[in-house]
Amino acid sequence: MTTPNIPLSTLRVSCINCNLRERCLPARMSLREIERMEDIVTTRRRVKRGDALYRAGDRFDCLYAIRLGFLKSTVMSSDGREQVTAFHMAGEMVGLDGIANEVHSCDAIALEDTEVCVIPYEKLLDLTATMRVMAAHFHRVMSREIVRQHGVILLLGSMHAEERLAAFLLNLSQRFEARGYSRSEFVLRMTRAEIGSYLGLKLETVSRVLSRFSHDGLIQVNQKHVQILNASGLRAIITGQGQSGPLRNGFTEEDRS
Amino acid sequence: MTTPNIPLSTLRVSCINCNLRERCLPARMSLREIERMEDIVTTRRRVKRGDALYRAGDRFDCLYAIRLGFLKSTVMSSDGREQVTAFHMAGEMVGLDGIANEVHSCDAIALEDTEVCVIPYEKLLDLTATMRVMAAHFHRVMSREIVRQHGVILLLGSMHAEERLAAFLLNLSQRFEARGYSRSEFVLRMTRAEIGSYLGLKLETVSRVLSRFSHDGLIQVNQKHVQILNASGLRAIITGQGQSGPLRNGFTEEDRS
DNA sequence: CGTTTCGTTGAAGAGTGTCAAGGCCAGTGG
DNA sequence: CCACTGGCCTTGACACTCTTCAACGAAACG
Repeated sequence: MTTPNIPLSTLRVSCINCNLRERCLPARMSLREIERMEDIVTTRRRVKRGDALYRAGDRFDCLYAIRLGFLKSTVMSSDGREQVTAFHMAGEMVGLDGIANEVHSCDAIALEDTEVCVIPYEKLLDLTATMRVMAAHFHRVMSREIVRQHGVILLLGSMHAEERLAAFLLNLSQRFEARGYSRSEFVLRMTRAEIGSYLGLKLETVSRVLSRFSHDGLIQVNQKHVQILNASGLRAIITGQGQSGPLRNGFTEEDRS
Repeated sequence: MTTPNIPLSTLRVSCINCNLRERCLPARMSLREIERMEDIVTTRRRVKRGDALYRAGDRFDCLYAIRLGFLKSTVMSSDGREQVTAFHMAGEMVGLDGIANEVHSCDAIALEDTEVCVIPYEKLLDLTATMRVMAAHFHRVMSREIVRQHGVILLLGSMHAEERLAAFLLNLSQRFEARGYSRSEFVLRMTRAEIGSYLGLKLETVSRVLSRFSHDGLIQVNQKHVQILNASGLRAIITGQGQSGPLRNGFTEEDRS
C-alpha cells in the first residue's frame, strides 16, 4: 500500500534560505542547529494534483513540511463516507496522525501540485533529544493541531451553515494574508463538495450560502475565485449579528508562529 | 485567573504500583526509568465534581494524568456557546491543548470527584531529552489525541443523530471494558445536555434517540444508568443497517494504551 | 420538604438534505 | 478551430431530520 509516485528530488535542502523558516522551525535557532536540521531533511517530494502524499493504512515513518501547494486530509468512515478534516497550505506540517500507531489513519491528497520537505520521524526523534528548542517546538506543533481541531469541532457542533462558511472564509483569508497573499481575494483550491465535507454540509448548501453572501454584498464569487467585500460583515455572522468584537476561540484566528 | 481549589496531596506518588501504569507510561521501561518519572510526578491533585482542573486562559505549566474520576473538556465560542470536545476517564492525559501557547484554550471540568497526577511540563521536557522511550511515548499520546479528534470530526460532519449516539455508547462501552468495568452496563457521568453538546445535538434529541433505542430493545435506560442489550444492533446503525463488519475508522475503537 | 436541576415527551416550525434539471468551464479529440 | 465530454457549480421544489417551545414528571440537593 505504498504510494506510487515517489519522485524524490535530491537537491540539497536549504532550511536557512527557506522563506518558510519562521513558520517551520523554532524562532531562536543557531546556525549550527539549523545545519543539523538540514542533515535530517535531505529530500523533497513532489505530489501532483489529485495524487496522495500518503493514504490511510500506509506505514508511517516521515512527517512532511509543505513547501508549496495545497493539501486536504480526509478520513473514511466504516461505510465509506469521506470526511475532510483539514486543508493544509505552505509552512504547515502534515502526517502527525501517523505517530500514534506507526500507520497513517487518514489520506493526504494534493489539491494542486505540491512540494514537501520529507522529515524522517526517527531522526527527528534523535534530534529532539539533544535540541531542547526542537523538542519544545515539535510539541507546540502537535498541540496547535489539537487546538485547531477544537475549533473545527466547535464549528461542526454548534454553528449553522452561514456561520460555518463565514468562519471558513475568514480562516482562509487570514492564512493567506499570513503568507503574504491578499486577504481579500483568493482562489479556492477545493471543490464545493470538499468544502461541504469539511464543514459538515452538502455541496448544494455551500453553493446556496455562497450565493446568499454574494447577494448580500459580503463577498463576490466566481466559481473558485472569491473576493471578500465585507469582512466584518462575515465576522458579525459568526458572533451572532452582534458587532465584530474580540474573538475568544473563533477558529478564524491564525495559527501563530 | 488561577483556579481556586488547589488541594495538593503531597503523598509520595508511586507509578510502579499504579494500576494505570500500562495506560500512562510506555511499555518497556526499566525500574530506574520509572523512578525518574516518579521524581517528576511529585504531587496529586483532587478536583471536586463541578470544579475546574483548569480553565481557558489559565497559564499552562502542567499536564495531568487522570487517576480516577471523569472530566469533560469544553471550548467556548466568541458568542458564548459551549462545546464539549471530549470526555476523559482514568488513565488518560489532559492539558495537551496548553502547550501550543502556554495558555489553556479550553476548560477541563470534573464530572465527578476526580484525582489527577500532576506532571510539570518543563520537567517532562527534560526527561524526554534523556529518555527516548518517553519522548516517543509522549508523541504517541499527542498523536492519538489528534486521531481521536478525527473520529469526532467524522462523527459531527457526516453522521445522523442515531448514528452519533450509537457510536457514543459503543465508544464508552469499550473504554469502560478496557478499564475492567462492564462493557454492557454503566453509569453516564454527564447530563443529556453535555452529551448533546459533544455530539452536536440538542438535549431533547439525545433523550428522544435514547428512548427510541430503548423502545427498539437495543439498550435499557434509566436516567444515567445505561445497559447495552444489543451491541451489534448499535454497530449496525453506524455502518448503515449493513451487518457489523470490521470498522476502518469507527470512533468506536478503543484508544489503545 | 421545598427548590432546583435534569429528563421525557408532544406539536409545530426552521434549516438542511435530497432529487432533478440545466449552465459553465476546461480538457480532448476530431 | 469546433464540437463533445465530463466534472463542477447553481438553482428550484420538496421531503425530512432536528430544533424550538412548552408542559410535566423525576431525581438530586440543601
